[in-house]
Amino acid sequence: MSLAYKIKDAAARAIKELYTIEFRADDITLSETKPEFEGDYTIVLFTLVKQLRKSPELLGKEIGEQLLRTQPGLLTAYNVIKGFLNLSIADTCFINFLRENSTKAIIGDMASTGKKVMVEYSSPNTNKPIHLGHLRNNFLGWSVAQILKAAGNDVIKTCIVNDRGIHICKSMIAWELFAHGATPESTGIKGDHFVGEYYVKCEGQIRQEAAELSARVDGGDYTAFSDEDQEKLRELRDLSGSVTGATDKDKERLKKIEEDRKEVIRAATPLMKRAQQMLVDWEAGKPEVIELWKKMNGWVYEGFDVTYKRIGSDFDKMYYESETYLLGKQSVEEGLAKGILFRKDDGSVWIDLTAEGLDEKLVLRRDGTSVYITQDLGLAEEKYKAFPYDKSLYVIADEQNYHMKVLKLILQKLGMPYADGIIHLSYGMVELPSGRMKSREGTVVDADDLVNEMVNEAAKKTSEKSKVDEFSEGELNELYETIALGALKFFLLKVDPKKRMVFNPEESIDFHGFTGPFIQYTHARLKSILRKAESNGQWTISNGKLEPLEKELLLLLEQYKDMVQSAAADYNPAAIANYIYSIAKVYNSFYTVHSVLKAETEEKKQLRLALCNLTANIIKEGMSLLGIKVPERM
RNA sequence: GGUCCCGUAGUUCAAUGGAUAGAAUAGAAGUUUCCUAAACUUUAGAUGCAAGUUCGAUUCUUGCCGGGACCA
Repeated sequence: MSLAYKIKDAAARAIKELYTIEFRADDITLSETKPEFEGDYTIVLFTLVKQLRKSPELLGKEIGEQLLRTQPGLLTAYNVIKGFLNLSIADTCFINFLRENSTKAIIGDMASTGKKVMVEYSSPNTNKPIHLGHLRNNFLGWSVAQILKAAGNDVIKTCIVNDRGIHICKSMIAWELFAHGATPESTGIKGDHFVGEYYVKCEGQIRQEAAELSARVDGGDYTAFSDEDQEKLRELRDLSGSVTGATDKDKERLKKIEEDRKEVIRAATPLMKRAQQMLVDWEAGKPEVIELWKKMNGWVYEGFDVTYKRIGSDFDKMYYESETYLLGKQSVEEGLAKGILFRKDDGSVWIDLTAEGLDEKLVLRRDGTSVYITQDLGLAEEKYKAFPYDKSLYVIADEQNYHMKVLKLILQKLGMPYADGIIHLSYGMVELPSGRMKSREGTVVDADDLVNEMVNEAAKKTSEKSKVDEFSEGELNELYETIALGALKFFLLKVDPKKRMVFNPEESIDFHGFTGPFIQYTHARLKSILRKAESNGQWTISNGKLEPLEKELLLLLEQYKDMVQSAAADYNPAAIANYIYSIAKVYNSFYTVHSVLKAETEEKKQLRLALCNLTANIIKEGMSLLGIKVPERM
């Protein structure tokens, strides 16, 4: 039981005894005492004032006295200021905590919750390499899974690969047209980048063809279009002529018309038509198309493997859209039978979510083909069959909030037993100072490039500092990777997942202050002391008065398990990141004020060595929950 | 048109309805015969606006302003 909980529990019992009312530990508002006041933990009394009709000062005094009487081993003093009851914890409590944990390799040995949790994350497309946005997703997903594991859950990590569809066909078409048999091997380009380049080439070609078509349309030549499209284009032309463009609303309407027009023209370009035909051929299982598809996806996977390995992403089970895209139609049939879904006159199937404050949502097209939500219904079923979970997390950007809400609602309406366990771990997009990353404008920050850049930076910084002269080249390279990825992961994880964040390529690569390398450096310092102490890892810890900074550090360290629990409950790695940072910060202050190896007495040296060991262990373990390694020296 | 999210130091981020709103960075001034200065210390600087609920609001409610996402 944590100290914080012990205090809450004792306070609740004290209140029960004093005032003979029902009171639970969770009803106590407890916080750390602000540094300007005497004490360690503070009970906020205002909440009790109304209920008990006593002044906060009197309540504080009565509860404080009662607590001192009943908890002599836990508390040594109290004071009441305004409505706050400040409590001082006995040094021996911290020393006992240190004694019990200083030599453990693993601090977080939480009891099993017996709960099964599935975490789906990463979910790449096979037509482009991984970028900065994916990195936030990967780091978050991996870390949340790790935190949930640490909190005692049975966790399985999954990934759904978007390996089919029109975008893949674009890469394939472009490769056929422009590659002349080139391969990643023959060009020396990483597979995912290689395939991505052909996707870009295809888009470029389509744009060019669209521009030519557009010019012909402007000149009144509609011959490239089907009758239906011709009619639509003329309609759009008439529509735009009727809008003046004077007001903001009008401008928006014009923009929309222009987009619709572009879309019609794009779809009519020869290359787009070829891609569409290829998709049809793929679905029909045409052998040469399937073979090309397999070959190119294979290149992409080779590239992904390298990146995933480097950034530390891994999965227990992979799902491929090519295998799941036909699923879900059965769920639609069931929904129709149950009267939850309805069929419109044109044959398309919908669900009415207006009662839930949403719209009507299409779940099956009139030609009977799936939309995204259809396959997601099917995949949810598949996942539950494979791993009957209590909770299923989807780590997906917040632009999909609506989609995920609808998915959960439909499954709930269908009465699926797993529906309530579906949780959308929605995270904000990573933006650049100039705004959202756009592949069309070439502002996407590539993951491989970014990691390489950071490794170079880490190498530069390390050679300046140079505490690792005896390292071999291999050890050095490993250290650079550790520091670079530590900086990157910490940067992306320290922010509340729900919030959007800004990544400034120039400024965000920082190794000072609230960063991963700061914490790694602190760990290396700790380890340096422990090496020099040449101890056997066993220390004799005697009772005595703690220095304020020792106490402050122990107070934080003691909260470790509570922090993991609450980070798990909130699915929030940022809580761990902030917590570990505060430990490193306090430790560094302690480090400059007090010497460990040259402590005033042998007793203090022993205690401080144990404290160093515990601090190092918790930093290491906490950082491992974020997927960040900490070096022994740097 | 509808739904949802976000506005905190110059900048990037914190703050279960609780005390004088914390950090980092950029700025200013310092610390190294002593365990790793990627560190430490000092200093200056912020809750978009207006109401409401409350003993107490960055947090909850409403309106406005500004930014973003999604649905049709």
